[in-house]
Amino acid sequence: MEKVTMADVAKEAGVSKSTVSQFLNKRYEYMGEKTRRKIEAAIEKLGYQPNYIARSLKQKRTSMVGIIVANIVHHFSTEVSRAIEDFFHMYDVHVIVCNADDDPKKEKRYIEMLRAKQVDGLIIFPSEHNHELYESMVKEGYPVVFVDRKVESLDACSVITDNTESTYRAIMNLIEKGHRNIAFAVQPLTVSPRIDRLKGYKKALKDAGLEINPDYIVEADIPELKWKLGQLFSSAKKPTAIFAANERVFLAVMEFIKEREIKLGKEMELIVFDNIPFVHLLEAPISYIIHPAYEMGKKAAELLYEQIQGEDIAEKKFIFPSRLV
Amino acid sequence: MEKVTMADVAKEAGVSKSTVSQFLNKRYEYMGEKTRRKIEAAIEKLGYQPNYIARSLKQKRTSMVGIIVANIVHHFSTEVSRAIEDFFHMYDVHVIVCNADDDPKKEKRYIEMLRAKQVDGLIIFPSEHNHELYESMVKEGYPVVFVDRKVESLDACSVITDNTESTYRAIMNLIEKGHRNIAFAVQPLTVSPRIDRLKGYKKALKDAGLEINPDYIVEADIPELKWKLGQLFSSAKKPTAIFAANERVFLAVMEFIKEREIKLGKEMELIVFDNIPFVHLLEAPISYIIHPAYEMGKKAAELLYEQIQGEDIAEKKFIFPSRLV
DNA sequence: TTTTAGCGATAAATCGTTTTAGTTTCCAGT
DNA sequence: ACTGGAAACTAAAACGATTTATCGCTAAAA
Repeated sequence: MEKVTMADVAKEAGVSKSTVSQFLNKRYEYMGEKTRRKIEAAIEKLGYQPNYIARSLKQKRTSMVGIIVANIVHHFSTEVSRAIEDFFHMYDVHVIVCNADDDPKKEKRYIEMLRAKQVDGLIIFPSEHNHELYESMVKEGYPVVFVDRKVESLDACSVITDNTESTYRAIMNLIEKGHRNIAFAVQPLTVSPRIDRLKGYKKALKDAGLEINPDYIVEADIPELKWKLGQLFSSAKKPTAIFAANERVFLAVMEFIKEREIKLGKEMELIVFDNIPFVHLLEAPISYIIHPAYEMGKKAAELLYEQIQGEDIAEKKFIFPSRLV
Repeated sequence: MEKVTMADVAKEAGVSKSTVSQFLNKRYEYMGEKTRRKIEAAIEKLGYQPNYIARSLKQKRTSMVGIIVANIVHHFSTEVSRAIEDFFHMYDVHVIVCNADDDPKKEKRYIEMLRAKQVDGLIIFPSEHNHELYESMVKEGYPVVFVDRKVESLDACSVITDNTESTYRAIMNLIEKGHRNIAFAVQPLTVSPRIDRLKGYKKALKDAGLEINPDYIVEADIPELKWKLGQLFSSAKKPTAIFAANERVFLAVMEFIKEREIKLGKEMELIVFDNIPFVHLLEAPISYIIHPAYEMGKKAAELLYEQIQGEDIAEKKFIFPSRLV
């Protein structure tokens, strides 16, 4: 089964493999009308299906690209991936999505495996611990695009959001509404978006002439987050607003709020920095900072595609503005 | 760049390609201690990375499988896909996810492309129009597993939910609560889950001795759904409960409810048949029938893996029970 | 001393394409 | 009739691994 090869087709049609190959690559100028017909008939008769693996080996292109996502549980990642898939679908390029799970080792392994599989390029949501690896790829001229997180001092394509500025605007907005005690909930400050969002928070407070209370900056892994929030809310100066630095933090905060039976909108204002699906169905008055995930994915895909095509890229760094809703 | 091949390693180490190959495949018994060292050193020195494409060509295995999803916008699909990816990750098998977008032509093209790429197997959320294709694959002995939708009269592996029974229970539950006018909102009845869910609905009404009012069965594509619901709600006997047959219908219904400012829980009860992310954050009293998506994906992956390994499968059809929450 | 056995290593065929460098055919133009 | 050259087609060498059959060698068995 499934063993009919180009040689079989050639024999059946009474021509050489080369001609069949030409046919498959639609270079019809190189053959006469009747041979073309014969080949068509032979393919039909034998039910021949070309083997792309063999072709890839020769052509050194696989028509596959890889995405290495820092953590697939973020809705943002899936939106970006979807955009990338949609884009590459136009070119019959398949996409392999890998979830690094915020683990640099896993990330490295994936990068190596995908490259061993000869994917034509990589889109990476980078962790912060494989700089040398990124660098070697870039230096080598291997097509890569980085998304969501900054990779310092690397002359590579990247697509990110204006984390600091968006957060700044959001916090300013809260301050204008009269909030003075604003908590900032975030996972450990290991990657650039979190750091940049905190920068925006601090800058806003400073510009508004408010002092920065370190107690209000709740930095913890998800499992400990609720507990830390509990501590903060048991203290004297309860916050009147919380900024959740991403989707996962948001979920933890929401659980916390439900447990404590805090009334959103009345007692507490909440802002999240991330795209949350179905958020418009929630009745609670929550504000969101949403990234233009689809556009970012599309841009990343374009940048990768151009690299694969060997074009050189004029503008490598793209910063997309987020929007407060 | 990146052109260092096995031959280079062999030359560097002063051995033959064969030995290097043995080394790479960890068949150390076939070589002496010192040669092993030399090869290790040579690989290290040259920064050799094996080319899996070449290996795949010879071995006729690619360590890749494909998933063809009917429609990626369903959260259920992504959950199942995730489970499949998690499973295959254990075996270093990569997964390519393709979105057929409910279009049989697209589905067919994907199946052919993935097979041309020599993926080792396929997990398919089948549309209802490629029976011959499915059949030929199954007959050929090519590893396939069907998910979510039934493929009649095909002796192939499949993993589905008990659509009829779960719907029956949910509707019965509504009836027990006193509802008599229950609407059933659904997309066109083209695929088995929708048909089976409707069956459950009808059976429940019949068993409860209620008559089936065809006006309450709102069958329409998503764009027309709101409009049709509007018609129904303008009529004399407004329903007091709605059963949304899947996630997309649910979204349309929710929009409708919001626009009409209908109060969920008081004026109207709502049940959805699908996994909705973040549903626990909604305050509205909605019931859900959730599929054990992760388990289903895992089972599908297992079934596929066993087929790929050439084992024969004792039990091919799996029906997972859904749960009303 | 000869045979046997097994270890360590290798040459060469193979997988199914693409592509280069020809070769043959055929016909128009001189 | 001969030539030049396009048109039509082909043989064979890649591509980078795996795998089979085999070989030389040494040490143990006969």
